[in-house]
Amino acid sequence: MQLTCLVEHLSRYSQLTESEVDALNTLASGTRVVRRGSVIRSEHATACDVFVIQRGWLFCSVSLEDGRRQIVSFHSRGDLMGGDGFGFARATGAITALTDAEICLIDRTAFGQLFVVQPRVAALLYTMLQFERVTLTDRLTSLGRNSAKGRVAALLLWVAARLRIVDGTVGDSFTLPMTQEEIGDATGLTAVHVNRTLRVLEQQGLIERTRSLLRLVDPDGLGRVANQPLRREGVQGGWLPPAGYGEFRST
Amino acid sequence: MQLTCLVEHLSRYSQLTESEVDALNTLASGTRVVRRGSVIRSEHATACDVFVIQRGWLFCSVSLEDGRRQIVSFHSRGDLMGGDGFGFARATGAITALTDAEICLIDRTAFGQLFVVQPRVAALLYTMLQFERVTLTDRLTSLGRNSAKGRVAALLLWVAARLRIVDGTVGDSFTLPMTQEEIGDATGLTAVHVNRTLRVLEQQGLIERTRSLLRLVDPDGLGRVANQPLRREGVQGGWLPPAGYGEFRST
DNA sequence: CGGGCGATTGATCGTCTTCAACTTCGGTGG
DNA sequence: CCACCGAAGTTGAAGACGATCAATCGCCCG
Repeated sequence: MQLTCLVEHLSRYSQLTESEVDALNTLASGTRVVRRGSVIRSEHATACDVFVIQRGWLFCSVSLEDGRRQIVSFHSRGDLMGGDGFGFARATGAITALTDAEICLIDRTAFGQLFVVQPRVAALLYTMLQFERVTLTDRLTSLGRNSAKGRVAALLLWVAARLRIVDGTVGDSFTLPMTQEEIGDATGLTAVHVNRTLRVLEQQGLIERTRSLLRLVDPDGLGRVANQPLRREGVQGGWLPPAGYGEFRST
Repeated sequence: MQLTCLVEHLSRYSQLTESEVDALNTLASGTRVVRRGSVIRSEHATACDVFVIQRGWLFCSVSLEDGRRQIVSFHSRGDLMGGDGFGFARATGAITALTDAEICLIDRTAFGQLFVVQPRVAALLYTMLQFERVTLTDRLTSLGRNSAKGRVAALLLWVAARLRIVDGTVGDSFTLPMTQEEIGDATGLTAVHVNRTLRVLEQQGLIERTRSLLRLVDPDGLGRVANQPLRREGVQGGWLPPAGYGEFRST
């Protein structure tokens, strides 16, 4: 079975050897298609497979007693999800399909074996998790210190950047995969206020909206409003162990 | 050289073999003592060692153009810091000493080799990073959906829990390691409002303050205000690779 | 054509910020 | 030993920003 979505993702950061690709492919244990809105893993599920997104968008959210929720992260092609299951008996949040999507399930034990067989890939996965952690710190900063305008602008820019990683041809116009309510749940605002904020951004000539299409008219200005640090991800030399160990060991 | 702080920390989650402990000890490349307020790594440093906290508290923060800042995380004994250096050429935030502290420096290359030599330890480190990620999502939820009261209560409870992990004898009374301004920077509030919020919590009989000592009078009530999910960390069986591989391989 | 979800708009209210002054505490030097 | 100093904590008043409640519109889909 193939696990092209993960192979493709890791390859962005370091060229993989043939044996590393083979090892990654052995992880796949099936695929699953999900419809927009369907809950892939409920918030207090007691066990769940790890999986990689093949196509579409998912989000991870936490619910409060009063019914409100916080969307903690959005994910798309190549993202590894469900990793909290390694360290918690219960899920730490719900995983829901933001759009129709397809996921590749991963065998948990095989994932553990990967650390033995392909230490360099394990180190890459560790680095990917660092990326995710930093994304969270940036969103935390946005929620803690930014106005509504800044928070929404940061989210729009983040989505654009994420779309471009998967598909290099994406320009400044694209369809936002989330509703205004979902933007609100992610930015800690109400749907009503997200609406007003988008309007303000539009009136200031920063964005344009036609139907469901969004255009970033002035990305730089938007960036100034978003107040987010620019980060350039890239595995740093001098820490990844050398490739090739996997050749000599069997699972 | 010894790296007891990290060994002790990992041992909380899984018994380490002798060879695993040895491998961890080879990571240490020196210690450093820092005074309260000193910046261990500036925000845009271009390279920095990884290190483990031996004693005291540190925090990680991001600054905005206008001079305000967001404290992204607090750390104490056993925490591995500087891991963003694996995936970013520039630091993703400043690391500052909250109290006088002592840190153990770790050799970067040796850390990478650890993935080869001790895959099970690498998997443990991966799990620790998952813990850290989940801590961030919980703080994100707190900032996004909680009132000032809830945010401050959550922080107080988190500090208490963290103190107890390191020192099991800590009860409901302890000295808060951070100032009200620092609490504000962490919760996305102003120092002024943190002050009023603490007063409210006190008037409602949830906490007591005498000098710099804080007492959690009603931890359950505080928990209800904090609105945070209870999480029980613990490495899940069935994913860690077996111990012992390190015996047969040299660095 | 009807139903429903998502988007939109207005009015009012509450929370938190801002600015400014003042106090308390711990430390340091005369 | 006391005077002074700076950092942290405390308090008040006014105002901004976003929440809340409620109503309406528009569009997609069955």
